[in-house]
Amino acid sequence: MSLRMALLTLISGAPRSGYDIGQEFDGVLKFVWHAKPTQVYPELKRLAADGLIRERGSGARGRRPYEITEDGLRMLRQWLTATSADHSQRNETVLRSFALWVVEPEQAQAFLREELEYHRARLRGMRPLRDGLDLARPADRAALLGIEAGIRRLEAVISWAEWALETVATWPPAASPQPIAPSQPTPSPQPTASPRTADSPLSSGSSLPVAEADPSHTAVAREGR
Amino acid sequence: MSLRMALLTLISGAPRSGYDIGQEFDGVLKFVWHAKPTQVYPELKRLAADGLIRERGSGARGRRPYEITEDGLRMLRQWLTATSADHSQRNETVLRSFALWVVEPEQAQAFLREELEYHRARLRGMRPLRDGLDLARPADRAALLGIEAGIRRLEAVISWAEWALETVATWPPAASPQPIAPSQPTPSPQPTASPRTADSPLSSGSSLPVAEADPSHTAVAREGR
DNA sequence: TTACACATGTAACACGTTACATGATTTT
DNA sequence: AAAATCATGTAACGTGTTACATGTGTAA
Repeated sequence: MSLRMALLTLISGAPRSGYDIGQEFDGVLKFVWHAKPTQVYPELKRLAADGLIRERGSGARGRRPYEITEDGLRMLRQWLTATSADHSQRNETVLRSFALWVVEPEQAQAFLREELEYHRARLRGMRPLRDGLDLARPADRAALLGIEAGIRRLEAVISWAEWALETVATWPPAASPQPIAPSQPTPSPQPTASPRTADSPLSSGSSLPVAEADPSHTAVAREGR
Repeated sequence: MSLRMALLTLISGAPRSGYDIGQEFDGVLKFVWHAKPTQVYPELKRLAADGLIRERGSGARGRRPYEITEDGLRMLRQWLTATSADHSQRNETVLRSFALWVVEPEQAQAFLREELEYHRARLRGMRPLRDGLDLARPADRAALLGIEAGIRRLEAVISWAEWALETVATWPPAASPQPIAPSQPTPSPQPTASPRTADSPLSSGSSLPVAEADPSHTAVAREGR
């Protein structure tokens, strides 16, 4: 349901074509929302068919820009006020960090360094965007909120990765004593075979302490699941 | 492809049943990875069929725990070292903030306050988890990395929301002149036609400056798309 | 031994991606 | 007017969600 809202949000700020939107999904919005052109174009048609947006003239280089309609604006307002945000996410970087104990510390560090470099480059690209906004325009004032959120998040990731690099440096030589083990290569992945040794550090008790239930804030939020 | 990896990651740390995994997806991992039980159980069967995990005895209250196999460990290591992380994300909170200019400042603030409260509650739940880890265990050392990432992220979101609340307080009375207009509350979507009034602040030029291309770091990363 | 929450599962549908195709605008 | 890139589009497939169904352990 939220791809619609992402498109409405962008188009509400200024008329945009599917191509324009694709550019932003690959740029500023990389950490906010993403969709491929093949998903965007059909959805724009549906939004237009529902009367939430409409075509507005024609743009440079054969683009077909849409503008938001009154109904579209109304829908946006309703989304913002009548429903709660969904907070579940999928973050592959953090997921990987939970698994880092299965590789050698140097490999963990290589991963963290790669992340660090990536996010630093992203951050360098974000700051100019913030400074390029025209705060006399209401839509740009809201965009400032979003861009600032992105910048602060990147700063947090960067400081985390720096800290993690130091932390991993203190880890003992190898997480699991034995080098990679034997057994025939599996269908999809297949590293080479090698001798199976002692049992890995898993098996026993403990584990992540299970977190308490979601501290959901509103009734609406609960229904939303 | 990454749900498999999420399951392998969890099971690598300690044997877990589908139910255990569901608890963690709703708890610590809420901001890291999420999947519903209906997706988890079939995927566990597939992982077992592929020999990456195997059933290990039986757990409390009819749970059926799995443990990772050597092949599974190998697969995990390969994922961590031979591929780059995917950084695209979907964050509804930030998406909404881009649209906040279409509602009254008070409504924008109500939204931000709700977020603030939600994330503060989350943060309170995370810190004890960090302190409950047993750093003598390799898997717990890696979990510390992930949990710390979550904590820093929450702290960043909270400070952002606090800042945003102040910022919105300085916004002029109404982003768009006319109040919400007539028409009955829409069930899903479809507001009735309504007197369309003056054109909203959109239409004209400007817009978000388009960010520069993705500063991808490795060749592998490019292939991965 | 009934009741109830726990734990697993299945089927239909919605959402998102990959691979491929087509017309339109610059550039050579 | 041929080549190259831009912009839109379609079809098949894979991933995630919703609605519903079924067995299982613990407690009334």
